[in-house]
Amino acid sequence: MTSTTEQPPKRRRDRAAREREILAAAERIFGERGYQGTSMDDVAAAVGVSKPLIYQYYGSKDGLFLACLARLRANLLETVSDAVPAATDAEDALYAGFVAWFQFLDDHPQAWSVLIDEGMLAAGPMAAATDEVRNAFVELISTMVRLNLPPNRPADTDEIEILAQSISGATERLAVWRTRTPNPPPPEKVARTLHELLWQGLKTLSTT
Amino acid sequence: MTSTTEQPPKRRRDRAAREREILAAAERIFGERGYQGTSMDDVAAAVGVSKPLIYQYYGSKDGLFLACLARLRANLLETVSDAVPAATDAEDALYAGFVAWFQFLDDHPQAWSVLIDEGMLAAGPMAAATDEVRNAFVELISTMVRLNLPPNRPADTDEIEILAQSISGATERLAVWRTRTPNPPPPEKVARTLHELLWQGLKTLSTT
DNA sequence: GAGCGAACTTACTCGCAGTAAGTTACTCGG
DNA sequence: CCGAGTAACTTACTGCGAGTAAGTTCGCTC
Repeated sequence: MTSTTEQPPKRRRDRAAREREILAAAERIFGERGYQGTSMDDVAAAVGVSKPLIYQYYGSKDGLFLACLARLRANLLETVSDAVPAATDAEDALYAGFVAWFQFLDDHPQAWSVLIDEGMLAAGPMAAATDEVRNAFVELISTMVRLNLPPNRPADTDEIEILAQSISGATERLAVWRTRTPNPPPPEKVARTLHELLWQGLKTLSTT
Repeated sequence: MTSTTEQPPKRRRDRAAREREILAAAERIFGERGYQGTSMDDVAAAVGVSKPLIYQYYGSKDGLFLACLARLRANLLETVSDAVPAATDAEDALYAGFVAWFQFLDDHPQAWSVLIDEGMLAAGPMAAATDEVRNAFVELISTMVRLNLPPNRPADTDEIEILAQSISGATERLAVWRTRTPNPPPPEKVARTLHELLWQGLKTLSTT
């Protein structure tokens, strides 16, 4: 039964081919189970190879993960960067960039969690708990936004959620940035700039 | 030399007191070294107690971490929520909320990393790599913003950075939210709403 | 001062990242 | 066709850290 179309029974491959094979499996498994949830033995088993081989090629678990990251990052950046100059003016460019970003992540759902999803790093109850912190703020903001809608305007649930998530996300990111920046601007300056960025838009959105 | 003010040489304490002692040490160590970087033996040693005792009281490493989280979360939420109704109108409330948020995190630097900092979960080169992905976008956005400043306006470096970080943060968060929401609105809707939220403010900021 | 429950410890298991040292298959010059 | 050299690959470990089983000691009460 050694037909000609039989898949070769796991022979040796040259290094480049094996590396690609390993990278593909790693991207898939990291995407499915997250960084913590993935063991090197899992990846090795999926490829049908022993663990030290992966260490020889990628050095460490981090190394393997970083290799996945690099590929996806390049793809994503390229997609978004390409969308921007196609637009005619700055306003369009902003919109086009957003669409490209969300579209890419829609089209590559597993790429996504490898790239950015923080939940990937802490699975289960921990992710749930940090989510709760976030949700508390999102609700707080949603309430504020809702309170300031003119009574005649029907509330678009999705829209309000989008606004609240945006604001919460921006705020959180600024906080991270401030801790990592040597001489960060004082809280008042950051708050003022953020407020100026958002307030006009909120006003417009709540009256149109 | 058994003076009356001598601290008792690590005798037994009742459960509640020990729990508080452990929680305090855990908050400090998690804050310093992050979740991954902290071992239960570290915490046990810091308190001067053996590891199983911590397991008896907190169940697991996650349990201990969640206990820290709960305390900090309550503090933070309270601080921000209190700042909001003190304001006279919606615009002020938004600003006051932002200030309270950034101020709290300034005042509790170690609380911060326990609460939200994603870097806490992946230390070292991994954090650096995901940061690079973010920075690439921040730069892209900064460039776009800068290009659209009127030539006479001097660029405020901090301000532009704040804007770029905000936009990048909002975008990232919306992406996470979309993956976790059953029927998320299509990319175009999200992009449109986000664009409407930000565009007015960007226009205003670049001309004033 | 005997007994009893709460506080606490010693001494493990198990899973997984990482490694040392060796073995097998391909290949190329003769 | 053959032997040497090297790239591909494996077996069999170490070490560390989370989590646990099974006790042991302290302090209080009757």
